[in-house]
Amino acid sequence: MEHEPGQPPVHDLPATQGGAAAALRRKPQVSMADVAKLAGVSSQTVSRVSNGSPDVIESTRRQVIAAMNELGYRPNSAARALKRGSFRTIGVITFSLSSLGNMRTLEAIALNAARQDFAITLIPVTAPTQAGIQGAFSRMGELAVDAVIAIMEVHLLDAATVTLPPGVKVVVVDSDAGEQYSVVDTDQADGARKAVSHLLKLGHETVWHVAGPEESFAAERRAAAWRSTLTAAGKPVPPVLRGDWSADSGYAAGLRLADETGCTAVFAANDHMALGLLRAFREKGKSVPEDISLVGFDDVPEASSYAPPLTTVHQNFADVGNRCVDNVLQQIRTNRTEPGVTLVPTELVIRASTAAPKAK
Amino acid sequence: MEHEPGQPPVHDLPATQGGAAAALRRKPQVSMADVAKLAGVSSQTVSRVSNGSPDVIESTRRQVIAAMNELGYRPNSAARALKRGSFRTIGVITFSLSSLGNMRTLEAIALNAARQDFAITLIPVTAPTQAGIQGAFSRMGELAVDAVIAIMEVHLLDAATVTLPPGVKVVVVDSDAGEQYSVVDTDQADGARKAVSHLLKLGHETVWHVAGPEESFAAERRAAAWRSTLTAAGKPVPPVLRGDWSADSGYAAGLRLADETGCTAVFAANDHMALGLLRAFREKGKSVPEDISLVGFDDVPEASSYAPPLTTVHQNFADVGNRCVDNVLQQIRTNRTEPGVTLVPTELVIRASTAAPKAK
DNA sequence: TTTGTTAGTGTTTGCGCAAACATGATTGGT
DNA sequence: ACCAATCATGTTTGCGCAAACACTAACAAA
Repeated sequence: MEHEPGQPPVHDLPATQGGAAAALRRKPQVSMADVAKLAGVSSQTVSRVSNGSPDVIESTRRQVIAAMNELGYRPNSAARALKRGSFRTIGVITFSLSSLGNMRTLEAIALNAARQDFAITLIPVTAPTQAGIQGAFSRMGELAVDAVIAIMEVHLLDAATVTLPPGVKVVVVDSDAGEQYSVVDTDQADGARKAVSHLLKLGHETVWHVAGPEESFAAERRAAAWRSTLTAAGKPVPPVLRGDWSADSGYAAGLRLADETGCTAVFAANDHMALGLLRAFREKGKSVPEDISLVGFDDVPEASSYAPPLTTVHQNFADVGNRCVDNVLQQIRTNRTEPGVTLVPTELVIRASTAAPKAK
Repeated sequence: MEHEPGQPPVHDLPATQGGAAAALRRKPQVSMADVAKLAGVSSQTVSRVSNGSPDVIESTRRQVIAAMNELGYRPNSAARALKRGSFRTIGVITFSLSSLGNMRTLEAIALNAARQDFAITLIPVTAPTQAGIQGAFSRMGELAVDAVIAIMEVHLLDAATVTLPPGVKVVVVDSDAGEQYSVVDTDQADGARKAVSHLLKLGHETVWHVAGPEESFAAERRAAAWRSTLTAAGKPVPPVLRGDWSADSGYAAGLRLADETGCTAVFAANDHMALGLLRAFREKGKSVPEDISLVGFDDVPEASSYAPPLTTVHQNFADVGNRCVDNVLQQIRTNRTEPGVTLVPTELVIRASTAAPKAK
């Protein structure tokens, strides 16, 4: 990473008896000086070994490593950070963890970061306001993170677009942060287009839409793409029904939709709402896909067990997370921000909830 | 927290123009000395103000705060940590984030920690082995976290029970770490008992069980409680079917169960498998709850939209997370580990997937 | 030989903060 | 008016590490 291709850094000293424990016990911090004394070298040499500097002669290196192991030495990252101004830490700011997408993304971020030996510091923002974000970034500053990944799926209550502190290495997920930032997101528009086109191709007159909540960027984009696909195909655009991502809200929408004569195809903005729709249709005696075709979005693992198995748009959250980390690491390496949008493609998964409409 | 009840610490300096940005920009670190110079006091006084020490006279305090704001000063946590040996950070070790429960728990942990002004450092462990855990703890040591919350829902591959570095402030979630550790978990046994009792009370001869994977502690405990409840009631104990938490595995189990004559009640170890069972029963022409009653576990938000709405055992993940943080903070405050088990109660949510068996 | 040159190592210094101690200014009791 | 106690503030120090620089030995080139 930041050192020449010499010896690899000694991050993985073989753990001695209770080495990890010693590392966490606060009192007897083993410092470089202790190691240096035992190894009979200067502390600077210990530093060099611990950072994988190439110009330490092999015999010395071995001595130092032996001493490290004997003492259970672990570099203290506080001191390291104080000196270098960097913690090898990526801050993640998020509004909510409870959505499938966010948690999958976070998991990928954590895994990928760990692979590159970066830690993740998590800061939840409770209020979706500029002040809330400012506060989170401020906290990140104190924690001396090297960069920030902001997962911001909802509109701010008090600002039209997201304004982030300038000059910060940051990647924004799933937002309309704007061109000056680095943005990674699922290609929502393309996914929605695929869903709607699929239904249209089956022969449906038009496609109804149960959208996610207004404050969600993803919901907004899916709805926009649904509308434009319909328009481009010269089809009428039915009114939008709005849910809040929950199955219950999908159920409510489904109850209304079932009474809508001429509604033969529905695109739900996510799978959970689609599940609610399925339930409503069932209760109303509408069968899927005979009477109504339904497409979801997300491809949650259970979608194939719905009744019927749900045709849906697969999102690759892991890919989103990985690209975030790659991007941020790139910025850290080159030490400059890199505006630009990365769109992660989606995939239509056709199962049993869609079919051609019944002949009239 | 660690200071006397004097003035509150000035953690929330009102953000000046781009204050957050300055905090993240690495170059012009504003230090206490700068503030001190501007305010015309010593840096120690700045330190006192920033830590809410009670013995700073009001006028001086105001001056210092004004200077802080003017310069956009943010305390540097690296230096702070180096001095104090503490980062106000809680490490969270987890095997997998992708389960609903872990994620919910993590969210609660993050929120609660943030409330107490602690940050969360996340370290995913890829291999469920002693070495993997050792490595994670080691890393935590380097990062100078104040305590660790370990979410370990699966058995280690290479050790019978979890052995953690001694003397570390740690809370274990969902594991059999043993009496010497602080453990917080959902009361799995009680939840399973509630599910089985409910079915028995409805008049079923016995209850079949679709268990989670063998390596899961939760699965093991639910299965054990299922068995003991059956035995205590003098009912026969059918063979256990085993899934892997996924709806697909539930589907596979359901296909087999549907052919099992005399099977009128099933307890699935989680809701997703129950969903798969539902699908299998439907395909096999068995109706729920008329032919077979089904109870799940977890109470995922969509459970009420399943076909039929699922009777299930509600887990309070938020509570688990909160208790973890409270416990760990307590340990930090008193500076000693506190072994003991905290069980978070569950609740049976009766919906439409259970009924009395048909009269023969 | 002298003079680089390089490779390996040691020494000094300071990052930003706060504990420990020192100091000076005020107050109150007698 | 004196001393002691109290309060508000300043000074010194060192946490553990690594950058910058200094030094030495060994050896090559002139």
